[in-house]
Amino acid sequence: MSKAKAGSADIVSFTPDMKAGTRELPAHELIYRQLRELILFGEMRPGEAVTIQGVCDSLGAGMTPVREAIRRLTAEGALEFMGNRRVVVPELTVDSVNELIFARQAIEPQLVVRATERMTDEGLEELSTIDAELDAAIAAGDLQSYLKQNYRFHARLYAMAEAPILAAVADGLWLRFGPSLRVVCGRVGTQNLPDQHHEALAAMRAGDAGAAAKAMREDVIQGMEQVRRVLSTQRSD
Amino acid sequence: MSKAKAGSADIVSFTPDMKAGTRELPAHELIYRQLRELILFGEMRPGEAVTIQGVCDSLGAGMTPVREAIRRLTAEGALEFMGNRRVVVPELTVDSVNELIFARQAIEPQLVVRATERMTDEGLEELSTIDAELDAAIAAGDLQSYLKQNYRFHARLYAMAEAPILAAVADGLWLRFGPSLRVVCGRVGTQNLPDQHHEALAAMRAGDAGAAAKAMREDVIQGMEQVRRVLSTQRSD
DNA sequence: CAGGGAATAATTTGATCATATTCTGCCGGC
DNA sequence: GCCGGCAGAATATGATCAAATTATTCCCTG
Repeated sequence: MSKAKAGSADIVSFTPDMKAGTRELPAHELIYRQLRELILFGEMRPGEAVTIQGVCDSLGAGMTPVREAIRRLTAEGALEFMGNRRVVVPELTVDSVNELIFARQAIEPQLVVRATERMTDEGLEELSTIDAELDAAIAAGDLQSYLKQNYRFHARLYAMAEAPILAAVADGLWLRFGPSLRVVCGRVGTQNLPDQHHEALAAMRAGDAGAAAKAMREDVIQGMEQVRRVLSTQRSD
Repeated sequence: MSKAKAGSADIVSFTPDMKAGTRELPAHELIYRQLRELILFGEMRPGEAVTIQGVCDSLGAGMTPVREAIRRLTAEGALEFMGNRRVVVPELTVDSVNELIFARQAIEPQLVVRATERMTDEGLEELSTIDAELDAAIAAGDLQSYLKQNYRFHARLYAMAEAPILAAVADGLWLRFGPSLRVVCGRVGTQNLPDQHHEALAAMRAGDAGAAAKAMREDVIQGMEQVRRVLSTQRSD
């Protein structure tokens, strides 16, 4: 059975001590998360082509895990499968934004209602912490941090709703507009961003699920409207 | 910037017959579709374990395409990744059904509204044809055909809405309850299944988007309520 | 004689497979 | 009853083949 496959058989002996602790997550999972973050926080521009071998090089990974990660991201809508075998970061159109507005305002308030019903003191504290960091990012004009904290705020809220399917849907929607958020925010400036998080937090603290849902709905709509506004003034070059 | 060197469908002066006609899809795409159908129409039971090598054997494919297909389906929620590297067809819980009810009744009426606004005569005819086959399947008690035609009806409708994101979300939801539909229908019998498709078709024919949406909403709710009823009486596990 | 278009050649990239390696769960021996 | 080997399955790599895009060159036309 053993082949006379000459060559690369000896590089394998490079095993420091990975056996002990670092072996927690499979490689494709790590690649997936890294790529997801890159996409979500706008480090890959909309329209940019994503090649398998390019990712292999830049992340220093094998081909199979990268393939799986890309496949997974395309299934989630974070990447788009353009015709032949070209994969790109999707560019938002006005139509897409309209769909996203509808879907988000339909789903997310419900998640907030459920999260409010299940809210704990620790949860409130965690959300407040994130929101404080978000405010700090806005004050500092730190776009990168703003995007991350804003996402974290919503993601934590989804998780607290204990509705895995709805949370997955909402999360998937986020992946679709994440890449363009950076472009939009860069154009609008962090100062003018909507932030209904304080209202939502106050309502959740008071246990008023309806008010929390309303605040979140407005946060969503305002944010997405801003995206739509930028997109519709930005003629395709 | 120019979006297309794409297209130009027919520069086939050389390679006359092979290239133009049979568009050979990549293997992983084929595997994905086959697996998706198997899951969607209940040919894999909820709770059943899906092993890579098992799929390799049963579909006679290599390992890499199967891996990608499975990864994609897990990303869509059609398969579930259970802790260890075990992948199973998810079993619906009452909580999941409640989430699905909410999500579907939030999304699908909007798709129907959009489809109605864009409806053409050919579209109406196509939907009527599918619905007739659906009725025939119900009359014949052909569960397999019922499931397929029912899905086709909805899927075609989604496509006509020209809302790719909403359609993708709705399609993803369908994948989550598809496997359990067969179990439920097997228990309830095809006769008692809800069918608001006639009302929806009539409303679409009349161009009454609101009425069409209402009919679809009732179809969705009735169907999912039936699933919930069966699940909540089925305590045996 | 020069410029443009098309066909071909070459490089780049994607798809698939065979194979090695690791991990998990199980079974038998002590 | 516990520990260690064994088998099966999944992860991951590299090689290899096919397809496509790009670039170059040649020929035709103005």
